Amino acid sequence: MFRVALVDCNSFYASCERVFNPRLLNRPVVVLSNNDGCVVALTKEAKALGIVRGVPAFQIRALIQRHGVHVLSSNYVLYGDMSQRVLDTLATFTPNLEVYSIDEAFLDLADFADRNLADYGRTIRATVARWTGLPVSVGIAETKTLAKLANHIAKCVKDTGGVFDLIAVPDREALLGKVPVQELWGVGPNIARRLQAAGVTTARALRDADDQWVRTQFGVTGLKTVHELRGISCLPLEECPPSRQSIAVSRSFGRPVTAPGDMREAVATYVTRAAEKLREERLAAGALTVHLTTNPFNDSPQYSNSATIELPVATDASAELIRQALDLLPRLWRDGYRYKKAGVLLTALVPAGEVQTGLFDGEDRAKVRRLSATLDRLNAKLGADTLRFGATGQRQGWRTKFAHRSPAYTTNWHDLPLVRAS
DNA sequence: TCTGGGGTCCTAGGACCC
DNA sequence: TCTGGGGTCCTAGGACCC
Repeated sequence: MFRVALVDCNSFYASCERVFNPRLLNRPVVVLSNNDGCVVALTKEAKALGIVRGVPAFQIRALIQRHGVHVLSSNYVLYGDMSQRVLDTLATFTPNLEVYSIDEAFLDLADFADRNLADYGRTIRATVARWTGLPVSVGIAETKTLAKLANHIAKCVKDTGGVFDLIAVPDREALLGKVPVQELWGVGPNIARRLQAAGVTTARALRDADDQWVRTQFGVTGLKTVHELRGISCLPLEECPPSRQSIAVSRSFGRPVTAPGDMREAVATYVTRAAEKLREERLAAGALTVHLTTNPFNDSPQYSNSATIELPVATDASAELIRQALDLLPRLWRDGYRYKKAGVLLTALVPAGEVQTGLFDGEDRAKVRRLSATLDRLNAKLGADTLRFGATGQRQGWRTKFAHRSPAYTTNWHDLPLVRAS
């Protein structure tokens, strides 16, 4: 019998900040997206003020002032490191787990079915809190969709203590009848609207919906959700993530870009980062797409475009990818626009060791490989971007802004928090 | 003034083939 | 008057997730 726990960190980014800055405890805290644009994480104290995830920062400026809300820029290095600590902790509880996102994982508890699973969940929660300082919620059920739902209840209902075992609930009918359909995993705003219009407003109503109707209205994805609600597992635990299909790097600019030179710097910078990701995962890219766009929220003239090049031989070399990307740019660039964002997308990914070589390939691949290895080694040792390509520019006035970024508490010796005895 | 980024899966429709 | 049927592949767009 399938038994699965979803362990999910509460307000993950904000909680990471709290671990190293106790002044944030019991206070409203928001963490902003790149460029300090939108709220992407917030504590329950911030939610109580009416702030919601996704709202632009400038729209809540007065609220922030009035209530002394603590505002932080995203610190992905910190969150990535804390995420790994949580996963290392969870791995001590079961060998079979699926890392679902930066702040959550599904744990296979099939082999623990003879235990009290809620007790086990409480042990997991207490251990993560002690070893990492982070609060988590645990939801337990027969399928992933139901575990998500159980987790939602663990988070929202106070007397659960952060752990909820749906299997042990005596009256599941009543419970599912109280869960709004839009809270379910796999039901987004669009599907929720259509379900409500059809009179399906609760998890229970969706579970009991007609299969044929669901299939024609919401496809196989919708039908899987319905079956999962009935306790029939359709979404297996993915312990070995399938190899990925694409690598993307895109950023909004700190200020509008109007000069081609700035755009070239930005695109070269994003390609560099994408190429680093490629090499970290020992992949090579067979195609590269560049896109750029103006600001859709402005009423200024709008323009966006993208172009793709298929590479003759798949590569992971920064220099070659930068050259290819910059060659695409003149096709995309139009004078007279205020560009807001650009990005690169690497696709047709293959393992770096299985690249199909080209008969007429002019590159000295062995030499390029040595260059990449040296580059990566130096930057790993001396800090990111210590050595970089001239095409990425010197002043980088377009760079994304992070005005409120916390220190790299766990990944930089100079930022190590100090505890003083007073 | 100021509105994120990175993914996946599914489906419909067109191109193309025999 | 009257113009097949079935299959694959690719792509764009929509939906979802965090």
